[in-house]
Amino acid sequence: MRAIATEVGVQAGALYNYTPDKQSLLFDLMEGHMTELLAAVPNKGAGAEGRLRAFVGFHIDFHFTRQDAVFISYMELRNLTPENFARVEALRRQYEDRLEQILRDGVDEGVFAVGDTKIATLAIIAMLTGVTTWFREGGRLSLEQVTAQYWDMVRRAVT
Amino acid sequence: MRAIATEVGVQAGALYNYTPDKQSLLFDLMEGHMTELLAAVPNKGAGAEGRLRAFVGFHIDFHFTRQDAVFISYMELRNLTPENFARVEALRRQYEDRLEQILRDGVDEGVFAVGDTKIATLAIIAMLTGVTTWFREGGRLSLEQVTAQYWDMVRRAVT
DNA sequence: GTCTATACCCCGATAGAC
DNA sequence: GTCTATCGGGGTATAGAC
Repeated sequence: MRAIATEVGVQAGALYNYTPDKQSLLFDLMEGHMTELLAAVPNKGAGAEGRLRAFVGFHIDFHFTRQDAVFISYMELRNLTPENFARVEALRRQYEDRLEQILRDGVDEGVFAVGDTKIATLAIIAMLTGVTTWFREGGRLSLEQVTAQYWDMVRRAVT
Repeated sequence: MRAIATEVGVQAGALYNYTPDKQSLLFDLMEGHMTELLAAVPNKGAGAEGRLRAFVGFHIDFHFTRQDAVFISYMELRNLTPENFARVEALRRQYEDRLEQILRDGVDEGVFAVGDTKIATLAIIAMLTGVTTWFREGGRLSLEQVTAQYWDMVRRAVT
């Protein structure tokens, strides 16, 4: 709280005019992040493969442009009350379900071949989110090039 | 430190007969973990594909049986001094290089097709390590079944 | 080697003046 | 709405008796 106060140029006590406590601040941040994510995730496209491609591009871009929120959401997750934790987890599961539905549809269409769609979902999300931990602009490759290779690997992994 | 002391049945002050401070304790734990990892990672096998398969199985098993160390290593990484952080990171990079060498060899052999081997390395490790965050024994699938599907996805992603 | 006691610091949060 | 001052609690680490 003191760090936030310094950052915005007030004293620590003054923050409590805007939030009842740190827990609420943390929860509002995470819930807002997840709500934005769910509102922005694409769900249209030509066929399961097109939708998966859109999902991969979206996930990398969204998380890269919000690295701070992603980092905080992960590191502070265990500081939430059990109720708040459960609410954030429920939103996260909703997001996973979006990807799993694409995979299921692809299997039904006969264009994808995955053993268990839930495992494939978690594997893909872990792989994509990992980009935020090492990618920095100005490096050897552009985010577009990185995204292209990730899409290529994801496509082959489920095709 | 108080939690550790309670766990082992002594008072907090008594721990300082075994470690000069918390920083050393943290660093020794992480360095030990990484050294074990590097000592245990398999490097032999029939061809790049066989070596990759062995790597996948090893990585999942090693990290699953050491979930606590993996969790601490990640959460406490930023509490290391810059020097200790750099040393742990160097070990981590050595481990990544083991996987990347397998991918490079596979490309040379003509059995793998990946754009950038470094990106593929990071993608695969992120995907595999993710298993530790959700897998619990007694669930719908055994660790062997999960490992089999991950290997299938990894194989297809790079083939 | 372990204990009790405590120093010192940082944290979240509150009280009350302005 | 913001300030200063402070409370209560937790943290790491140390001192000194046994």
